[in-house]
Amino acid sequence: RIEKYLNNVKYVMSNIDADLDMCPVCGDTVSGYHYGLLTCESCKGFFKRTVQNNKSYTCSESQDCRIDKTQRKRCPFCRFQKCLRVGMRLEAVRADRMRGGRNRFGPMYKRHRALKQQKNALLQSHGLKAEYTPDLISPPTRTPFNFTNININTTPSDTITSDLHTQTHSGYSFYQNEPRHESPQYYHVSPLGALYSPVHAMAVIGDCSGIPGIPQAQCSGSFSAQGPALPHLLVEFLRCELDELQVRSKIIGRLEQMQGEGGSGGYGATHMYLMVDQMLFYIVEWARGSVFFKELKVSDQMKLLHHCWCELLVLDMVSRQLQHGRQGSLVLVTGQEVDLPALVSPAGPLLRTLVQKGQDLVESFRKLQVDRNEVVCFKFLILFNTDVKHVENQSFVENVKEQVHRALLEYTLCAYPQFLDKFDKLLLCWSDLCALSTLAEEYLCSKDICGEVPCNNLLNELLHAKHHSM
DNA sequence: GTAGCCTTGAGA
DNA sequence: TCTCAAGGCTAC
Repeated sequence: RIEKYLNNVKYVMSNIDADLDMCPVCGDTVSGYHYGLLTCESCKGFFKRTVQNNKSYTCSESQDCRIDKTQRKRCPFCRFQKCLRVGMRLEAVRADRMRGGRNRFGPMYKRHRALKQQKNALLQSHGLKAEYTPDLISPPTRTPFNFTNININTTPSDTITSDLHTQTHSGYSFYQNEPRHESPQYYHVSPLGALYSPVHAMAVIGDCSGIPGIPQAQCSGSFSAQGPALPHLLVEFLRCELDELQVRSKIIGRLEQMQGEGGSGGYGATHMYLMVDQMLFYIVEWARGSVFFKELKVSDQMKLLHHCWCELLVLDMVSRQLQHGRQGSLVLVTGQEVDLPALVSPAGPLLRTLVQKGQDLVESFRKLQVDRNEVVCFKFLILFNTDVKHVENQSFVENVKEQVHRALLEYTLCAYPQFLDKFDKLLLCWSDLCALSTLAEEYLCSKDICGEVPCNNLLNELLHAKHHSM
């Protein structure tokens, strides 16, 4: 009886939880999970009718009509586009119209519920209110959405998918790699099906991907323009950031000065090492002025910096490529762009690997839509590394690391509710970053041993400090 | 055509 | 047995 009572409570709570949500399409009350995400009853019905009957709509305006509860009937074209954009799944509409039962979204819904509860508990524990501003997610872009301008990397299973208006009853099983006869239910699939396939769409709530540089935070979820701001700690971290343009102009000035002094001519390897040295100078300056870090004893500060300078350097490079970089080129702190093939072709195997792995990491970051706030958290996670030995105030470092973890988790859950596992994936990226940093340090050490790294500078000192401590 | 309520049925 | 996300029905 107790178990039944608890189950009832759980059921009622989950309904209350759903009731508190608003449909990401029109803002009406959510009635449950429908076709991949929490929506209202009317959008569920609308989506079903559209897909089942191969409806084709046109928009009399400019294909960016506002869709809310009162106006959702006005433009079915824009309503359907919004359904797709927020993540409703064409594949979840059954081509065989079989009733009842379950589909493979079940575990996803379950996982989403659990994470939602976790998120709410986390927000409550931080005194934040989980609020939802549904129509802020629409439209994420003014670009008209159509079937032809989507560039998808097709997978083998996509090759038999088809256009919604021609072959929606292709009979292709949603259960990938299963022949039709093995599955009791068949699903509508179109090229969009691939776009919203489990591979691409962790989306169970609104999607603001596609707006470069603008996180979901500014579109929907718990952090709205008016709602609770970023986690307090993150705001503190952002305050510690150095002004990028100022740093750039100072570094350019310093390099020009050194060039004038005859220290380095042109833009060869020496120039690069001097630039790295300058980057390190500002990394140290950032750390020394940063919250928490400045509270540590200088000896502890040095130990932490000696351990992580290269990771911070790599993160700085990667985040710059993320922000300004283009395919096939490397953007330097000075704003100059270096052609990667030209850089790599005369290079040795170590530098080639380094460049390749760097590009891979940038790509991973890009795919994950890593934003500036997450990079800032990363910097503190790197700085407060609990693996560093002989730190006097170890408990302080551990405590800060834990706080940064929490802030990052809180931020990703609230700013990117459609990427519920973003935090985990960020941590995986972090380990890739550490591996890349090890490689970079190895490269710099080899160059230092060859005498290519200019002496008496910070880069030199940090390279030596690491060696001496080992 | 819309949307609220009903029925169904696989899976927990 | 219960749950809940599918499809169905029907008043509007």
